[in-house]
Amino acid sequence: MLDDTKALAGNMLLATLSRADAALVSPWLENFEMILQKELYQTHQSIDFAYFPLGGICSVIAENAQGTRVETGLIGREGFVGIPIILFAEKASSRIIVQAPGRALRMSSTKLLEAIELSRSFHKLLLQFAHVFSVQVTQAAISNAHNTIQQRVARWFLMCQDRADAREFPMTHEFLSKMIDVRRAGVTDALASLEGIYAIKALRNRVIILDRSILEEIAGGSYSVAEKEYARLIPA
Amino acid sequence: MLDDTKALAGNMLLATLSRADAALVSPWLENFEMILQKELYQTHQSIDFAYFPLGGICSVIAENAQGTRVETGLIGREGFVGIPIILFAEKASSRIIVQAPGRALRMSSTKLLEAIELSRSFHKLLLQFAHVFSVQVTQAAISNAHNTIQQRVARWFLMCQDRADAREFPMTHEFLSKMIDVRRAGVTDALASLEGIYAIKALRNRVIILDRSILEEIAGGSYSVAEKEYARLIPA
DNA sequence: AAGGCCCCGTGCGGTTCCGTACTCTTTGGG
DNA sequence: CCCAAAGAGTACGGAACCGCACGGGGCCTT
Repeated sequence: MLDDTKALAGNMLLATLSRADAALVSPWLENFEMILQKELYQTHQSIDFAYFPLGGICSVIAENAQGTRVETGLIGREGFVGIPIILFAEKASSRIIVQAPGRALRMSSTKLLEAIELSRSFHKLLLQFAHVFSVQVTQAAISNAHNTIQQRVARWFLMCQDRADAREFPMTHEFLSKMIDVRRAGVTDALASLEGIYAIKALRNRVIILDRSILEEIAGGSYSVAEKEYARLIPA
Repeated sequence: MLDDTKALAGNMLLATLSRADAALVSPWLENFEMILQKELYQTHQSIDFAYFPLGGICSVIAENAQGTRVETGLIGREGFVGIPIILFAEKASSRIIVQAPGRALRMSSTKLLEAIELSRSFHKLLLQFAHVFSVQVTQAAISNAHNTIQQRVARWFLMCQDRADAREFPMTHEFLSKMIDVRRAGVTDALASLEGIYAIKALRNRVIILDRSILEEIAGGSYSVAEKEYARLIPA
């Protein structure tokens, strides 16, 4: 339970709420520590909570019937984790893990359903984010079909940095290779090549972004589409 | 305007409506002929109508900032075209073209927005379909990242046949190559190989599905996930 | 009947990425 | 301080696709 409405401002969706909506959801939100590697949702499992990150990054990882996994999106404090709830899907269709730790506000699924029942404006806001996220997944689909590993890595770094609010963040080659579903050695090569043109600095367990503009150039057209859609729909 | 509510039964979403919801939307629906190649939505353009197909197939084609295009999903009479409307996104994020002609019922965006305002159960149904479609896009993203052309073609045939209600449907190699964003010759090879194991018969301008079970085996795990999600959420 | 256009089969060199696997470095725990 | 484990660089043969290109065959129009 949160009596201090100012805490809402840490999440960019909650920050846009009207006074009435803020008063509605505030009592139902509680603090939650998103610990690294924590699995927020499991595929096909029922969903207990929605999470509104105040920091950190969540990886949305899809799985097919054979267990092949690919990351389809990232969610940070610009959004929320729990889209299937507001689409009345009841169960998670993707795995969601904490990729970078941080704090979040969370609300039980039942309270969230109650909230969107009581406030159409709140429901609308969350649905608009669901739309933006679907654009993100769509762009991932294009990128996976058409881009090289180097391009996909560049896109991933850009999206990651947008949510990390830092030039540097932790990451292993092994982890990234699982996210984009390629060989670990493929990631090593791509990183070495990006480092060669001074776009990044690759260190053990972490990466430093040196030049975003180079990354944007390399990423091709699959970065920025979802970002523009967010800017169009969600007030700053 | 449709006075005959029986026409609703041709679309599997409308068919599930309660008496009250059917009475609500019926007056706002009108007949529409989906002509081959017709562009229902254009990327970034505002949306005038939602379409509830009674037959035929619509291709959802995403585009990135550089104009690279990939098909991310198919919609037939099991669903509807107009997800961005009910997510309050106002504009189309993908191009949608009629891949196989058929009839549809359509409703203006403003009327649809009014309808979901008046009936929560109607909104819920459409949102559930939006969820299923997002699963479809997600599975496309996995398939694009991980599967061979042959596997992706097999998946496409299965999804196409589900909506075509026929063993045979028209298609050129060129068209399919643009849908999955590969070389035209790559499609030719994949088809020849699928024909060699008697899964399909490839003819000029059309294909005949001979053995679905072979296709399902080849498609890997990316077919059936969205289909199961549909069956779980939308009553038959 | 002829000409032209679309559809499709085929070929070739080149690139990307895969599977596998070995080595070396760095790090944290006993 | 040493050792096991994890992270990261490197290598190699093979598979999948690419871009490009040529040619043959079916189909429609004039």
